[in-house]
Amino acid sequence: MRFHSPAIQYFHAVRRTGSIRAAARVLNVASSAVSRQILKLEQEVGSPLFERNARGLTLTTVGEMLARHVMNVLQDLDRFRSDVASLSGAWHGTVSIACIESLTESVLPDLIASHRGRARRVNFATEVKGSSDVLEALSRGEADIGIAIALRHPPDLRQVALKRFRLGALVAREHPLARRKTVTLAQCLAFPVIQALPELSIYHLLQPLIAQLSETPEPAIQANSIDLMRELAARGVGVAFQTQLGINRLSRDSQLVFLPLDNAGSPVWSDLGIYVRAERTLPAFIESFLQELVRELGERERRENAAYPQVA
Amino acid sequence: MRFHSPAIQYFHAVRRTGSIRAAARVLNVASSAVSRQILKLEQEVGSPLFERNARGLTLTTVGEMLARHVMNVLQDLDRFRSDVASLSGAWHGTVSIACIESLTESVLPDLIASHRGRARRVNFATEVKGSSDVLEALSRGEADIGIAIALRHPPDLRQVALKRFRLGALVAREHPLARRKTVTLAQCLAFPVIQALPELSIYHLLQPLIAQLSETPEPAIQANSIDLMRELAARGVGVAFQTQLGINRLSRDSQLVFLPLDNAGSPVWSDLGIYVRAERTLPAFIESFLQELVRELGERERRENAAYPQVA
DNA sequence: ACAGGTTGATGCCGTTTCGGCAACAGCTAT
DNA sequence: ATAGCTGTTGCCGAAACGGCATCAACCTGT
Repeated sequence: MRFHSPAIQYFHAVRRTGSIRAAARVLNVASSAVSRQILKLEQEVGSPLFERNARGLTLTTVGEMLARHVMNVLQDLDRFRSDVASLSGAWHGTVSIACIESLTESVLPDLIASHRGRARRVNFATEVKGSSDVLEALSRGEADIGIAIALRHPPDLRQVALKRFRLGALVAREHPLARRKTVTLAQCLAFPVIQALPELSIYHLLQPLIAQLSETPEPAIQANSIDLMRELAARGVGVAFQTQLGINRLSRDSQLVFLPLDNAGSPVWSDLGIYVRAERTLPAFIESFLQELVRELGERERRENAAYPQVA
Repeated sequence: MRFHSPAIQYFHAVRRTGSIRAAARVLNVASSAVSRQILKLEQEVGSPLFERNARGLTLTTVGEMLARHVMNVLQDLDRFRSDVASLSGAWHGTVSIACIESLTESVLPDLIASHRGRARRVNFATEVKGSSDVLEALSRGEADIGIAIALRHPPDLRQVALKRFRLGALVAREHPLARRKTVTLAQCLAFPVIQALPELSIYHLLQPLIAQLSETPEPAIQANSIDLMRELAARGVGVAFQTQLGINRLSRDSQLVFLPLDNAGSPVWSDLGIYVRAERTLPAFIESFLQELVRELGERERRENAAYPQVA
């Protein structure tokens, strides 16, 4: 089913690979064919689309505009194909998800397992990244759905939902803080803490608050893995910080205790955003999963914030 | 600048004209070429796109899906072209507007004149239709912006804004009702009324209210032109009904008086919606005008509803 | 019922476009 | 300097496209 001019597809491949010869290898055609199609495109647009560096090609401003158009075309073609297929009763395809680590413990595996129980021919491709990388992958068309900390997002992305979860401290059951209902940052800093590295969004959430305090935290352990931080906390090494997302199940049968964090009497929130490309209509089977994801995250938000009601 | 496969463009022309030969005439090619491209498309999709009637072609379900995709592609291509052009400082193009008659007296001419004062190379194509025809023209890609009575709109359209204007009675200055501040429907029906025909949205707004009344209105005059109704009312022929939109200026130096309508103590609203195709990103120069349109309508809504404050 | 006008589809053929091969110039890193 | 990469360009065969004439099927008006 090849509707569109080869120029479109070749351009797309060149943009992704950053090289004409590499694109030709991917496309199983001669590099000369790719080169000519690009030249033809540039002639028709009336402006160069790539800057020819010695080591490959980089998009020009006009090239980026065309890249946006081509991505819109190809993604909408995918949707059309999926629509036609589902007309024949074939509900299948691959949902590509880019998300931050917080989701991997419980939310995402639960949802995917449940969804595949009902729609066995829908496949999933997941990739865990930092928040900004999630948004970039989405912009580049390398993922269908992105879940990231809700900071400013580029205008080519659409925030489908915004859910806020309470940030808290994670300590071992035997930890002196474990008997409290809530903790303040200052109380935590009296003990060894497991600091998140700047790659993790937790760093950017806590850093401003720490800066407000007079005392500097005792440098204990730094890590860039939420999983590792959790396991360290369970072993009593120190106090870790993260959202409650996905701790529910773990804290029951493990050594971990989650303590909601209070700062100046009010909770510390971590805002989670669900994103898709703005200029795109999702295939039905992706849209369906997206709705479930939004619903489930909303459910968790409600449940977890009810478990730890806000202090007045 | 012809990026896309001829099949795409031919299909689009055939869909619009409803005939292969007519499409060929428009495209300045032989009908055989068009026929073959359509057949090729159908072979690649694996399903017929048109039903061959003796008098032309009609889209099948799959054909409509492809039509949606093709429209997305071509409209996005337009946007890309416009983006590239405005990069060279050339801010031009044509804004195609489909709207109902209420806007023609003041809102639309004012806005277009003002906009062209600032951007002289932006052209306009306006078409006045009934509400449902406005939405249809938009769905078919024959207009960029649609303004219609806000009823249920098809899912392929997006309601950019919703503004409500008060419905009222229009009478000549010498009319017995002219001295009142507001009127009820029952009071109006005591006089000869100028009834809107079902093609006008006013009919559908008033009919349910009239049905609630015990008395049936005295059949006086029926019309399907807002302009005509207004002129008739000015000549004292009867009571006309319409929104205040565009009466402001007229009522000053003419024989017309606008009386807000009250029904069971509450105003009667006419909801005006501004629509665009949902699966589309507008060219910058259209988006710019759209924002002005929304702002201006919001301004009028505020001003007019302030002039006739709601009765308690 | 019949003729005249439609409609879309097809076979034939010249033109255009596309793609593969090989060679080229330019650059980088070893 | 050599080796390896880049994108570009002639040359040529293959595939796709478009135009012309023709065909069968259908509607319409007489």
